[in-house]
Amino acid sequence: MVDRPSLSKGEMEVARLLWEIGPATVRQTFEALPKARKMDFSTVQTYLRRLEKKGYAASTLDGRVRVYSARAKARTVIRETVDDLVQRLFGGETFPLVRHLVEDRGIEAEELAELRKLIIRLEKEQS
Amino acid sequence: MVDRPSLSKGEMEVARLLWEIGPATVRQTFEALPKARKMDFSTVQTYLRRLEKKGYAASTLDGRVRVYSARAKARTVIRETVDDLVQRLFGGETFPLVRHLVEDRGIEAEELAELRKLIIRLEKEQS
DNA sequence: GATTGTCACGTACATTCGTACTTGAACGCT
DNA sequence: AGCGTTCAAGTACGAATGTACGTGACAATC
Repeated sequence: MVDRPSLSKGEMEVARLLWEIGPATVRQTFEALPKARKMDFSTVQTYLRRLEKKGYAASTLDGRVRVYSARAKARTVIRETVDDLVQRLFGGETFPLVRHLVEDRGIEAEELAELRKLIIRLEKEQS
Repeated sequence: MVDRPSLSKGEMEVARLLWEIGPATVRQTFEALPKARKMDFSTVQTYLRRLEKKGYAASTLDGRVRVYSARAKARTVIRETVDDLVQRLFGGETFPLVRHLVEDRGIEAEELAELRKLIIRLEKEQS
């Protein structure tokens, strides 16, 4: 629909936080960063600003603090991003990526079981 | 191991071609591009050059033609790239991405079946 | 009311990216 | 021998990216 410039890696990280913690100030977003991820407050601020400029977020001033909220749904962005990756790295084929994920990288037994159920359900639905 | 700068989107596309068609000249790589993908010959050349500079490819002159070959295994690069994506877009959790792939985007019945078998096999292996 | 901390906002700046043109050598055809 | 074709190699260049600093307004504390 809305054709937005795609997200850069850094912007993605911040967008994810926004989805996770809902509308948030720069500081809140900053504090939601994984502890291991050292990123300056003002860098987060810049990413949020850029997210807004690109149409992925909106913001309003609440008193003197700016509050950002996501404008694009996580789902949509994930879809677009993954589409792009699949295109470039797998020539458009989804399956090899799925295979890589379940095969080449440890997936927990529980998750495997869940995945199996999911697949079986989908197979039934397709019939 | 070898710590390389990560691949940009364009570089990825070209790297994929190299893996697919094996050692190849610029022209061969250029010709391996999906028809829909309009990219100048010299752009491909630039990407190959950059791939080499980043350590993902090597090249030798064969007569007066340069032949590029992949230096990094597809597997490895895929792993690194996907790791990064999972980190940034899913906070490090793999499963949501798998779910997105099988659920939110049409997967063929055949592939579903194959995937089911794969999972069942993995579950057995995990004993 | 002077000091200290917190923000928004603008600006900065080197690097990487996407994309391609230019130049000059070598090759093949006429 | 002259001409078009094909490369390698260098260069170009604006846009995006990652990362952050400076300034000035407002707020809280002493």
